[in-house]
Amino acid sequence: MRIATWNVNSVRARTARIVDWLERSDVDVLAMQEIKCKTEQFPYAAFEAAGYEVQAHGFSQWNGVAIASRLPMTEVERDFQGQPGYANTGDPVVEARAMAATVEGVRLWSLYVPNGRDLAHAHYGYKLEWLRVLADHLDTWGGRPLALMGDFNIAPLDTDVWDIGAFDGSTHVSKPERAAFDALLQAGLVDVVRDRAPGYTYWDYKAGRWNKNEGMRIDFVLGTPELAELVTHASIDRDQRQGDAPSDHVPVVVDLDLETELDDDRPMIF
DNA sequence: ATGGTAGGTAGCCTA
Repeated sequence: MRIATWNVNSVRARTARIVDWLERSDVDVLAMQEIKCKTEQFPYAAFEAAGYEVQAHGFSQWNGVAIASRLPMTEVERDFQGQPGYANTGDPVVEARAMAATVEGVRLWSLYVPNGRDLAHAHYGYKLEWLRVLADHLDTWGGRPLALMGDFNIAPLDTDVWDIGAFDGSTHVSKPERAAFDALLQAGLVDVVRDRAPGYTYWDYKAGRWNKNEGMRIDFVLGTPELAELVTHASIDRDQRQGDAPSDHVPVVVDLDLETELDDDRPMIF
């Protein structure tokens, strides 16, 4: 089974690009972030015509996550337990930043971690709290192959940005953010892509970042040990940053071998 | 060069 995560930065602005990529890339399940539309505005028909069922979780023109799959999805869940909200004006609202589905016995989360905006901004505290609660509830998900897939808006290593010197006082690289990311690893999750595929996953639209290859590695697939042992291959599709109207993020792809595990339980026949 | 581009929306906000 081939799974992928992609911050598409508006699913309506590049529906054809996404669906064409899904078909060409032979991807079974795609976790999307920043769909930037309400649940009912998702372009379901284009995905269904290509053989993909979509479960979406949108709210307004911002945020929004979805999962497209050509294999059956079960246990579809929106938001995680205790997910903090954000108070733009008035009372905090739980934003559409997390959803999950089970495919072929694999639990997959599509996550869009809050940006943080600025170290002094309330959004930064919201980001840290959001990650803290996420990590706190990880233990209740144990026991089966599970992956957190998405835009974490954190560059865990200095080498995950083009010039760490340009990030002094910036979000995405601060110690508390990196500690929040590390807490997920401490909880037992494994970055199943880093050792298999180097490079950035995001290049800002501004300042010619793509042309100068000034990117950031902020999109990840973190798996439980049960999932990690199924991984056979991973890649980052840089080509999707090129061409007409690309997202500022590119897809991260992971291949799982679901047969090997089954073989262990299969009776031996001589 | 302390900048710049893109999406949703119809004012600016978000990234």
